[in-house]
Amino acid sequence: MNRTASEIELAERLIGQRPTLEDVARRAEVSKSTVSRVINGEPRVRAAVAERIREAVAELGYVPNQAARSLVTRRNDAVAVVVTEPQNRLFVDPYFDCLLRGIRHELVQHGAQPVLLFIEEQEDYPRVCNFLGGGHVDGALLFSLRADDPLPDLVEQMGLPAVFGGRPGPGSGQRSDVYTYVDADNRGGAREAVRHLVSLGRRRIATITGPLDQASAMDRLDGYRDVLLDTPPRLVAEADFTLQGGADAMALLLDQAPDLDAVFVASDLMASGALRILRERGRTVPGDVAVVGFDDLTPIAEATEPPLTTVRQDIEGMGRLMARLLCDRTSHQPLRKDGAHRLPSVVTPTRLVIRDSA
Amino acid sequence: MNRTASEIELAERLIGQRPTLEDVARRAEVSKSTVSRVINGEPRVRAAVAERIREAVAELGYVPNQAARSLVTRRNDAVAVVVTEPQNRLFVDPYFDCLLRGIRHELVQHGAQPVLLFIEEQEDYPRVCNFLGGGHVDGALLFSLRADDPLPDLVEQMGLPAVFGGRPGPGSGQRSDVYTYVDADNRGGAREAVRHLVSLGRRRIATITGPLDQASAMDRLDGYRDVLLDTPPRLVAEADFTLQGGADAMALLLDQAPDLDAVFVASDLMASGALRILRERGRTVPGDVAVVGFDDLTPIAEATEPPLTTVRQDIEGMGRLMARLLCDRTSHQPLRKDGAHRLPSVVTPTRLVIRDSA
DNA sequence: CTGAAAGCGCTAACAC
DNA sequence: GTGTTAGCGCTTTCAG
Repeated sequence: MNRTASEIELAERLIGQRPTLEDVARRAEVSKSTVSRVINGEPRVRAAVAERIREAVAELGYVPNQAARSLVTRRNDAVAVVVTEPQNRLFVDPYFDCLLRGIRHELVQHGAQPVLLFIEEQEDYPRVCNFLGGGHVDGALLFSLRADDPLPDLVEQMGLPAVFGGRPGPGSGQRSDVYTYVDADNRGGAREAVRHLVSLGRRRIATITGPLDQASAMDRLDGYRDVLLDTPPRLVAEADFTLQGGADAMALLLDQAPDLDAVFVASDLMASGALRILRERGRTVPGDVAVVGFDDLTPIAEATEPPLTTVRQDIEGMGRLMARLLCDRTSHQPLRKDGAHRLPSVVTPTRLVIRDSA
Repeated sequence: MNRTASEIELAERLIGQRPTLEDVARRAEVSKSTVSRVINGEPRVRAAVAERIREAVAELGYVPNQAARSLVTRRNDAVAVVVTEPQNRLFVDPYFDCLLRGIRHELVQHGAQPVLLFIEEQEDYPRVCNFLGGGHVDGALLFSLRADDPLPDLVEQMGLPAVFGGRPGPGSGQRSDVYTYVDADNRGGAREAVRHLVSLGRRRIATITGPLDQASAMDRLDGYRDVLLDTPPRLVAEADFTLQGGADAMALLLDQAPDLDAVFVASDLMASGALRILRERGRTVPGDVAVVGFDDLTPIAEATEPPLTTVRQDIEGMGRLMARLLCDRTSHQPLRKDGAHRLPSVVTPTRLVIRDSA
């Protein structure tokens, strides 16, 4: 005996459960397999039947249970984007906006849902790892890793396919070959920036770095030092990639080395902070002090006064690339712990964009 | 015959699969049930056995498969935070930073992993809905909904517990009682702001609104109108809650009504844009034009020149409250479609904070 | 205290 | 084309 639509719906209401494949099958008077086929877009189902099933799905408001599905398919068309960063930096830095735009664009093209996870404190690691390892996602994109971050190892150990944004690990680059990452040519870009300053006849070239436990920050400093051997420590100030940090560092540099005539700043956001201080202290740019940034985040670099000469890296493109690498890695085969499917890392070029600040 | 550790690990390497409960059980020479008990922290397991199991877990690098678990428990200790917003707004507005801080804080306290999802285009809805309905999360927190947003209905229809940030639906407030939401007293706050302006003796009070298809924007405009009946249209400019939008709207207002002597701006971010234009046009604040904002985002409101008089809403607290409401709703019972477990909505008070701009 | 067995909702051979 | 069957990895009665 077939139950009528209203009877079924009534029953559901009472039980308070979401409809399952079986409910849909019963309602459309077919088997679960056939429903499954329709849901997954397999072609060989009679049109009339398919239609009946689609109706049933709509009427019941059926949504497939991904947990059950992924239990058998080992896929769930979602990838995690993990950012290890105090949130307040994330939400104020257009860098991430750009990066995420690229990632999102590519991921949805592959039919994957991006899910964003934050790690802010030490206690977050176990929870996030459980999520990552729990089979919610097919892979992970990871960012802003500090030298001592446990995440790369944890993720690799779980066998979860991952691509890193920026070379993980300490600046010196050991271990790097173990992971797949996408990074800009930070060192080369920094060299170009500093050489430009030198070619302008600047002699006392200072630098504001990012947090030196991050590879990108270290690499940019290395590039600076490649050109300027034996830089006195008072020309180097470490900051934190924030606007305020850049401002503070600039103030410090001005105190330590009042005679500086140029500064290479490791990010545009910090550079805009530095410009503010220079202005406050009555130094003209580029007259008294030439300034070069890093990133070429157009909304910042073009809006500063004067517009910023900076090292361009294609952030959005890097995001897209990361996503593509990950999708390549996940869609191929069941992953193997031995890393046989590891993809090569990519270092993307940078380019000096000359505006008015240097 | 028991396989040795290295044999097992070797096998895993070859098969390339993550270890399961069964693997752990075999290694610890107990049954799956017992392992499960230890994993879930049930007390009645002999200490020695528990210890052996924990060792096996560690050695194998076992992480429970959440998909399998949630299939039976109907829980997965994760909740979605869904933001319907062009990303570039999100990542530049400290409002979300604040909100998410509150949410995060409360959620992790309840042992739930927050996962962030963005909706930027129409095409994102089906994918996000599948994720939400797919059993990845126990509930959802939803934001920035436009009047015609299909999400509230979709989510409600899936029977997924949800709490909304800001009253969903059109400004007039129909349907509102169907959903659980947390909102500030936008209308009351706006009234207070405008009354303050009036009490200062201002006569031509303009307003810059948010997108009027959002309830919060509409409510603030309603509050403005409550005090200033029959405002001429040229004193009202609609913007989009961005800094640039606020600036543009201010310019427009100055063109339309050069004699204005005050402006109530529906967000601090927009207010800071408006202040920039006023300065550029040579109007003093509060001398020529008094300005009141909305939000009291301290980093903005205190940094403007002059510091901003504004309507304070406890954004972080609202985030916390939303999370708490959701957790209350999910942790109680298996949810029922008929809404028997719906929790009441909450409207939190606002308060005028007087600084220098009015 | 511990184990055996029955599914959770779905897909994937394999029959028909 | 469509149905049947056997699990995916886990929790959870229910025995012992």
